[in-house]
Amino acid sequence: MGPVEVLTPALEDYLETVFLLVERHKFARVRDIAVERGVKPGSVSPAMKRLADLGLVKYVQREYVDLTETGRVAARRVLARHTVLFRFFRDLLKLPEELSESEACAMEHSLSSATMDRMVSLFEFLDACPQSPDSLLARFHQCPIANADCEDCKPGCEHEGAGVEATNPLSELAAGERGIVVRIGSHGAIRQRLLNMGMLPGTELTVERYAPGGDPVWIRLGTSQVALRRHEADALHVKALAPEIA
Amino acid sequence: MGPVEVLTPALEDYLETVFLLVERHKFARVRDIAVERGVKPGSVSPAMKRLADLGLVKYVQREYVDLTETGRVAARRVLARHTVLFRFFRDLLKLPEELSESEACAMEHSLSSATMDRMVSLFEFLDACPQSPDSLLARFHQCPIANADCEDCKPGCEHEGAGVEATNPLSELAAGERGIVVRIGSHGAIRQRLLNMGMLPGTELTVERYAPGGDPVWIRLGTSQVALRRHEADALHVKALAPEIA
DNA sequence: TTCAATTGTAAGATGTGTCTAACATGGAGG
DNA sequence: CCTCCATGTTAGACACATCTTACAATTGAA
Ligand SMILES: [Mn+2]
Ligand SMILES: [Mn+2]
Ligand SMILES: [Mn+2]
Ligand SMILES: [Mn+2]
Repeated sequence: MGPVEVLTPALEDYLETVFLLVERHKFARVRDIAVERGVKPGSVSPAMKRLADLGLVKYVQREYVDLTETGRVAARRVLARHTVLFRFFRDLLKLPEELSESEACAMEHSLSSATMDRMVSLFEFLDACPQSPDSLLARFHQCPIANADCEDCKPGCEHEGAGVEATNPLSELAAGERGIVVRIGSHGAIRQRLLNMGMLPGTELTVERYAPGGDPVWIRLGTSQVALRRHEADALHVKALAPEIA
Repeated sequence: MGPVEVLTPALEDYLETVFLLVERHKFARVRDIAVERGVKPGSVSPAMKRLADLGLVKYVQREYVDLTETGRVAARRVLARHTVLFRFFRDLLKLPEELSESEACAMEHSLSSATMDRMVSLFEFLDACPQSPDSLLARFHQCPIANADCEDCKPGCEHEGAGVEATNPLSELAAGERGIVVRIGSHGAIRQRLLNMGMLPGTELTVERYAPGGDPVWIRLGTSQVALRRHEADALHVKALAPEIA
């Protein structure tokens, strides 16, 4: 097909950069755009030419770049998406500023209107809901289950003994038994590894067999099999399920 | 630089597809991969060749494609990211299944380990926290503030009169006054438009001036200016701020 | 066994986004 | 007036991801 599409991610980023530069100074120069985007000036010229062809910027070669009205609208949309994601990462998930920035800027290009809408609704709800008065997020941010540092005693969260009722470490399941992942009681590398293998809360698994001594234990996830070390299997909190009715 | 990089998004998607096909049948064929990815077979061959060069798949031309052990690990990682995002969109934000799928598959490629980790923590917290026993999400999903349908009466949420104390529609601000966006009391197209202009909760703005009759009202956001129609300005709930100390 | 349909590969083209290196332009200083 | 330097532009190269179209291999019916 022809170029029926919207802007490419790269062009959206250029547009965003131009918008911010025009806000800061009164115009944007090729040099500054290049610096801002971490790219060589030779890459910027043709990009500006394409944006100009699309009617989004006014590009006077060798002089300056400015946004058209259409361009300003498009840029604001990109920036709004960027901002929603950034706040979600930084303020809700409490990720570092830098990471939040870069990840927002990578994802903004595929964020649909509907999704942005719902994310904003979530913010509005968390702000407004009187039944979790300013505390829900605080509780999340202090919850020992959800935070690596301070393994035990954060005030304001009493999970221990509450949701943990039916939960065992995976290694308490016998060979052949099934379970559903409830949470990963571990942080850092072990957690990473478990998550990357697909051990997400809600995932169903079957214990295939234990090696003698119980150290490697083989787990079936769907049709494929993975091997867990003992300390990984201990970190994995599961709820036992009735045996499979195959 | 050389190819120090990780997999490109397209290759990750191919890998994911191969993984799923191998799970379903016992192997993957070029044809099926092409169908699954919505791409022509002629595009698949070279991609498989590249994955084979990277040691991620075993590719016997004209016969079948299978994953190597390294490939399986990489594929599971992609899939785990996909799944976390998918559940966030579908189960937490309550977006339609289809949208959740496609958006997850677009974003998975730039989801960092740290971010996935924190998203899973959020799930774990919401599941486990005894102080919001299974009800926080339910409250979000029923909250009239956060939902278009049923504008008024959802039981279990009493926002009216609670967080709304210091909030006015934007159109009650006089020219020159400043405010901070608290929420957008509107749904559908109007909301979309306001969000796309950058009117997110927390955004600071200044009322520049009203047209005679008050219909278009000009708002300053940072250094740039936008015009709002009356019904848009009415939908925008703001908290008045002290006048700017410029 | 023979041959048509199915499946896959090769080669060439297009578009995007980047780089580098060579070249152009326009002051500011001499 | 001339020359240098900062800034920009061009052109050529490369990598990726896709498409088409032409050709090859396999398979399963007739
Ligand atoms: Mn971006
Ligand atoms: Mn951005
Ligand atoms: Mn994907
Ligand atoms: Mn995916």
